[in-house]
Amino acid sequence: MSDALVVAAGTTAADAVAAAGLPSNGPKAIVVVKDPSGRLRDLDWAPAADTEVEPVALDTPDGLNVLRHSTAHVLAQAVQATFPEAKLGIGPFITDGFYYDFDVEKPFQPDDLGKLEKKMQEIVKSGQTFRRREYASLDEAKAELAHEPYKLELVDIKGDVDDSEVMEVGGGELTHYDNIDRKGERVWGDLCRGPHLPSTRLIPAFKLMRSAAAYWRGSEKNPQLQRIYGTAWASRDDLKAYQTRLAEAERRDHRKLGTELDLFSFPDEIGSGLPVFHPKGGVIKREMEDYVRARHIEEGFQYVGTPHISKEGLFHTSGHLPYYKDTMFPPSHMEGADYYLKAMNCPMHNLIYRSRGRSYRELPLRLFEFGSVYRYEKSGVIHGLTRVRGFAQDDSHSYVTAEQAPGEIKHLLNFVLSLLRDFGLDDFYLELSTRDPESDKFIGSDEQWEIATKVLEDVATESGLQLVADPGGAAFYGPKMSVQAKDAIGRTWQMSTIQYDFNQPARFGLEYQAADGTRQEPVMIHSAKFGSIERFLGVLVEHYAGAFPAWLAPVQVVGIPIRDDHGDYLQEFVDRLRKQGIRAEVDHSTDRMQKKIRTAQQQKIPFMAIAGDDDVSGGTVSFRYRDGSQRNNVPLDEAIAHVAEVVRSRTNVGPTA
RNA sequence: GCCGCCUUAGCUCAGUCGGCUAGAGCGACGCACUCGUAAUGCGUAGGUCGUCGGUUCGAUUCCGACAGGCGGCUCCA
Repeated sequence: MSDALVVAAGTTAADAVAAAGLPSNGPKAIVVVKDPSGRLRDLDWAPAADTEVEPVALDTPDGLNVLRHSTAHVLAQAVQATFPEAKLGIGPFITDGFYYDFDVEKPFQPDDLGKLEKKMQEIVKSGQTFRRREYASLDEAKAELAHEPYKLELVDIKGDVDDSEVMEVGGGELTHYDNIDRKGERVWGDLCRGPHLPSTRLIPAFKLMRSAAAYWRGSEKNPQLQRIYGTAWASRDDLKAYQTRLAEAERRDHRKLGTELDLFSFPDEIGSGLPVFHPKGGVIKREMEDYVRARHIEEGFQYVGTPHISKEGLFHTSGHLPYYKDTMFPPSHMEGADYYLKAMNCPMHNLIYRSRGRSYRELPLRLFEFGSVYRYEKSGVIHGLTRVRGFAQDDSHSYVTAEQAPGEIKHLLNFVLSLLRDFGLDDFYLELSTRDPESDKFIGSDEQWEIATKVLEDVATESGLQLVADPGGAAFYGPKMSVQAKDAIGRTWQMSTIQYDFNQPARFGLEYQAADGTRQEPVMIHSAKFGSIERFLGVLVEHYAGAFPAWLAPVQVVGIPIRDDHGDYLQEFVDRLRKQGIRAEVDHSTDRMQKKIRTAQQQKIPFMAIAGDDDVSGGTVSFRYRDGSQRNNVPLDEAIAHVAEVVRSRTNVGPTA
């Protein structure tokens, strides 16, 4: 497809594609061409001069985007055929699919999607062509779109639209796409910058996924439209593969696995977004915390502790009140003071710093704790362990001189990455969140922001990792660098954050005595490695699909006697493992051996140690690993050493035979 | 917070077009079985059908509010 193609003046791209004998059907069909400026053009585009173009096939990333956007048009046509009063919003392609927003009297019901799909099938089969038409003037466009208020708004704000999701307008001209049926009649049309497939017939496989409300142009202040999400693929097999991928993600859902593996729950009686950890989830959480605490201490952090509530003055000093008052739990009044549950740990760490005079010799001073924080997240955003109202941050604050800041940030980034790798995540990119100069949410001077942003950016660039900009995403007190980690099935999660803070040291009057005897203000660097223990645990459940590495597994070894009377033998083996700190138990239930294996398999226990007459008489056990592989008749000493070694090594793969 | 959908046993789910003792599988418990790599058989217990209110002779079923969940949107220091 990279072979260049020349469209002769006065002929269409389709002519050139046909002359070159390129496919016009199936997943390799050429659906648009890319002109020398990189712009995608419809096949009926006819340049004024000879133009070299690149043909774009349906199954390429560009081709799929065109397919998905054209499918969105088919959806919109189906909706307006079924609900004539529906007004059109926008309908872009997105990752793996598309959506289209509609203003309708009544929100779509689940069975509406089935009806709309059927209608769409008819449109696809009828082989409508998409025909581009340019408006001569703004007035002409407005006249034609008089009955589409949202489109009119887009025409009016055309100049300001800077959003890749708004496909309607853009580029130099204002264009419209008509759908023409086989008889040459115009059956539908939409304001759109294109491009589109030559025909609806080229839509091989699509599915409507769900409907949901969405604010017009993404603002809470605007009315809500009804959005329909769909997916479209270059072949039925690709669609099937996509559905399999979704099923795989569902299989890994930590909320489901949390119940199945008895790790945690969210009792209604406690409240939304407030998890409790059951013994097995507690084991994983404790292992994580123990390891992370030990690593922090190795890296020069000092472990501290702070209370969960504070008088409000502290949060005024820090600047969190009133900025974030509505995301903090309301205060309780006691003895004339208002106490808030803490939503962040930094103010308390500042007080530890300030508890006595500090010397430049102490810097960098690094304070760390698992700090419990409570945030009143809006009810609609709570999601399993990844978005909760009470959680423990693995929160640290480094107090450094301005000169030390770049080195400290580099140190923190390396530390963060190594910790994530220790837990089996090793595919990262960085995001740099900067302030939005338009917003009044951010405090501090332009110069301060500039310096801080530059420091983070330099370290990020130096790391060699991919860096993505996130304008406007900074904390109110300073810019933020975050590590995004990809899990086993390619989803990205925001984990660690490193933030440069020039605000709080001043607000708290933090200082240190410099070598020259003067008092100087330190810079404060916030960092959280996992963001929150709860979220990270949730991510790990999904990453490993519940099959935790041996060092994290709640139960590491289960002994399975072949007959009941082999239980005592295995109990002795398990007792020896326990003395080595291994979490081992014997399944003494009355189930048959096969059933015990099934149970252990479902609990995703890394080691099954099976013993029957042969093993008892030979002084051995037989391992069955989680992946079904086996190692039979292993002498007890060797078996214990083997388990201990796998656990101690903290390997994140296997075990296997 | 907004929109839609949902809430029946520990879990997953049937069911009740408003009416008599609300069902199943898994799990739990008991009994029998004693078995070499993913479900032995039989039996028992377990539900004020999310909560509160309304309509009705009668509500798990219809209506409303609230709580919780799910999918999005917005948000995520």
